[in-house]
Amino acid sequence: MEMRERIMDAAEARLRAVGYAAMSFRDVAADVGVKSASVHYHFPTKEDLAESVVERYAARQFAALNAAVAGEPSPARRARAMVDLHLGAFAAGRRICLCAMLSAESVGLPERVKQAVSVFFDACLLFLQECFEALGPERAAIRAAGVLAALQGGLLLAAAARDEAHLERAAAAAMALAVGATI
Amino acid sequence: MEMRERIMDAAEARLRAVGYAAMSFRDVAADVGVKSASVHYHFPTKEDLAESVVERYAARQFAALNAAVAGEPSPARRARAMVDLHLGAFAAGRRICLCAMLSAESVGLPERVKQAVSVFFDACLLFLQECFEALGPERAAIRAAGVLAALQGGLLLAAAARDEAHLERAAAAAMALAVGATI
DNA sequence: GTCTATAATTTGATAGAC
DNA sequence: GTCTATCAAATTATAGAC
Repeated sequence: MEMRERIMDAAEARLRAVGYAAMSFRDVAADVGVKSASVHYHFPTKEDLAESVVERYAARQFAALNAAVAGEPSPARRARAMVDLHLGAFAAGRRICLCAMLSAESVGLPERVKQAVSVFFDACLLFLQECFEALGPERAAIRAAGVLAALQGGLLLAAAARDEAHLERAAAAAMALAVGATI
Repeated sequence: MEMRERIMDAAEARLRAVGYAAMSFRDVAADVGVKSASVHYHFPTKEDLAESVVERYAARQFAALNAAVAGEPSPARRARAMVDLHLGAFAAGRRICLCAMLSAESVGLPERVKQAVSVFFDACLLFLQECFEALGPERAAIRAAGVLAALQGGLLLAAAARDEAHLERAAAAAMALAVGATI
């Protein structure tokens, strides 16, 4: 199963850089050093490939997140782990979140890919809502959406301007929201 | 100059729905009721078309924004106009911001399009920074980035889940950031 | 200005040899 | 499992008639 992983690595990088529509089997194959027919052997269709990449991405992000907050009861520090996850995602390659890219394209996306993206965001929101549950469901939902939106939007702004400062500022604002502070 | 505008309308809708890579001259032409060669007559290349659409979009958004805040001295109400602009952008068509879509794709975008997108975001940030200038440049920059990121990210979340509630929550968080309130 | 026709390239996907 | 070869479709863009 090593080739499958290498193909998914290349596909994930392409997806985060240029999106679903502009990612081609030939480019992914070339990145890995094989021919496009070999990629089709492992992933029959483009939808299969993208779906697998999103599911692995979500599993990996939440494995890192859960490892970072294992045994951590402080809501503020748990929320900070989510912020750090997004800061790290940009630092490694200056790319936006895979699911932010696919979410932007979602109208033209195959159904299973769309759903995998939706599952990831729902899990992010659920994680954050649990951080804020002491506030009651309504306020927790607002804080969770505000924090996640600020992080995803911060990645977008940083990518557009090719300036990490935008992300750092958005992340600072997200943390202020998370702990109920003012800027 | 009416056909030019109709082509740009169709191109803008396609860009916001499926992005630059997946927008084709044939689809845009079909939307307008002409052939793709006619689109090429008005806009020689895809880059020309997208650049014109982004510039018109930016001009239109800021015309609406400036009209909404004309003679309005209150920073909070000026910031709210920016929030309302984004709420309205989603309400009309359930689509994300044109520049958020293109920003996600920015790695694979022609240079002039990339720059037009960057100009739009810079103008948005400048508008917000001026709202918050009483706080000093550093805090104003954080608030501005936080508000814009929350709005753009909120659009993204709402589009992914096809649920406007995510945007409304993110917008509420953005307003809290803007006025220095807590949620 | 808009059309038909077409060039040149790229794409997702398949068949079949090895 | 990977390859070569290929298909059918779609793409951006241009030439030239009307």
